[in-house]
Amino acid sequence: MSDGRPGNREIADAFALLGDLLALEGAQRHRIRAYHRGAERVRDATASVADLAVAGRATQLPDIGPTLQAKIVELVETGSIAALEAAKERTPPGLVQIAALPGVGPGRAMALWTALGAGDLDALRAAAAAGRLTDVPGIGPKVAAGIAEALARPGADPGDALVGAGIALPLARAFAASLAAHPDVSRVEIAGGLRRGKEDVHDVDIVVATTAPDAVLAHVAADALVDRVVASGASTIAVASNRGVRVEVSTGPPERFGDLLQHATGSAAHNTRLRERAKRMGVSLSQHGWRDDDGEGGTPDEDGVYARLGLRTPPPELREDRGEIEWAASSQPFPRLVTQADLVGQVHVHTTWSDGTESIATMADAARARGHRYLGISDHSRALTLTRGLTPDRVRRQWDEIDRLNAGFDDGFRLLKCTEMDILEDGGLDFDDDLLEGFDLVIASIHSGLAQPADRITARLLAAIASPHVDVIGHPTGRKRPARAGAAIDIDAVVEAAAATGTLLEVNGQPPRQDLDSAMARRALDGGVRLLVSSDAHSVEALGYVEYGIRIARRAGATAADIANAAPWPWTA
DNA sequence: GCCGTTTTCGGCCCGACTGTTTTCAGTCG
Repeated sequence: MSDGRPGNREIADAFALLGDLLALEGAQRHRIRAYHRGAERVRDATASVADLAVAGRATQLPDIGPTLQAKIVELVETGSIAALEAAKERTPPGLVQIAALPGVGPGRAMALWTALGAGDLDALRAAAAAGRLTDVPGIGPKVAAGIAEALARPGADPGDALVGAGIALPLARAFAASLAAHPDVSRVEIAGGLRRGKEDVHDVDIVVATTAPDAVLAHVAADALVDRVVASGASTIAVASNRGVRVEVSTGPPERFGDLLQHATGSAAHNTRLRERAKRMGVSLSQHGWRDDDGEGGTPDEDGVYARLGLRTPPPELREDRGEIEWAASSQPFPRLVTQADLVGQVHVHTTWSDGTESIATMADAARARGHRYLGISDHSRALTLTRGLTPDRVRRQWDEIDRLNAGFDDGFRLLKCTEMDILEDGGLDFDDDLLEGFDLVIASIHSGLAQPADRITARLLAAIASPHVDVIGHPTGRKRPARAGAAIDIDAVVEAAAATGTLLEVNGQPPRQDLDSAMARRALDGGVRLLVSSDAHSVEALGYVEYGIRIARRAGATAADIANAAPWPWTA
């Protein structure tokens, strides 16, 4: 990160806002999209786009042309973008929040402004309380009620609630199982963001192959998991589940299931690129199949959709319009992303020695039953008294128990002496070097002082990485949702240091953590850092949380070679 | 505003659904 220049997020936010304001003004929609695409491209970039722009090289990024580059340079040199400031003068920026309300949008937001003078959420709230919303042309009682409801909800992002994969995925599987049991259903797949491995999603998308959509949709509406029907049509239904999560089920004929699955998997940006490419080839593409001058058709399997366009099928986790379509068109095959089956063992689990619920022997049996060849026992260290963290004395007694148990395994399975050692508030380590020497593997994690400023947290991580005894940084940002957002650590500095020392960064699969997330994990891999995929299990069942870690690793583009515990023990550096 | 199997201009993905209309605009994904 360079000296005081605007960061990628600041640039992206500016372009996104300018796009939103232009949309309110009714500007040409392709111009609006150009700003929004540019914003996303900058947001995704790993290098400083401000630096690139000053060097005249930002236009090498897709979607960044001379105009956007000039505006980035202007932001660097003057601290603002004149076109954005002018747009803010013409159109109240508060309208952007109004346009983001569910069922509103740029058109209705502008109508509310011109008819009622409601330029921000507070003004809109007053107008709603006065019953004036239906005075606006194009707004009837239903839309007015929807707006009033959204305004009454507490929280800053009405209608934009995210749900973690730890909740959404089991729910999706329950719906999918119920659908699979229906006699008129021949295939069911979970699609959408969940299929793409996202750690948080807005809703659950499920696609179904059937020749009797009416019966299937009625079955969904009557499901015990359903609270109410939100929307329904001839081929799709959207329901609110009793967990509060929106679930959307789309149906299509079996012979065109591939088209439906591809469409519903997305992402929206990926699909748009794909259809633009198709159109250049003279093919119109939709969830129903393809159409060209000679006729129309469809494909039962997703591969057929891509093959028709001369493309390899990208792994769903990579379908985010980050260059995967160009990759799919090249001679270079996609990597084989890591799977759960690649994991040879786990090294971050807890037992009754600290705050786990099972003995070492029970966890070992469960790990062997999962096919693991090793299990690292990593109970907490002494500073974490709340979890009965181990003193050096208890550590040595735990080692004795591990030695005894290891002597009893006749199949080559091995328990490893590990620790999840606290990084103290001053950046010091909770155990002395001579004790650390005796562990097979040391995970260093932050559990206290999480309210410190991000640069202090980052400094503590860097201090731990610098220790020759620390092998892994555990759950690097410390997030544990919904209670705690992660620290805004300087991930670039952490990655650089970890790469220099060969320290691993953990992808903690425990659903409230999912830490690192996929964006940071991608940066780690780009920076030459390998990852540890963990369950952080405190019980037998929780060993399965590695699944969520694997999802994140895949979304980051990781192969088995990038994952430390996809290799047998002992690991080679 | 960006970009190229349409290559420096003329295009720019596609459809479902809802509510407000009275044939369609707006929103959403």
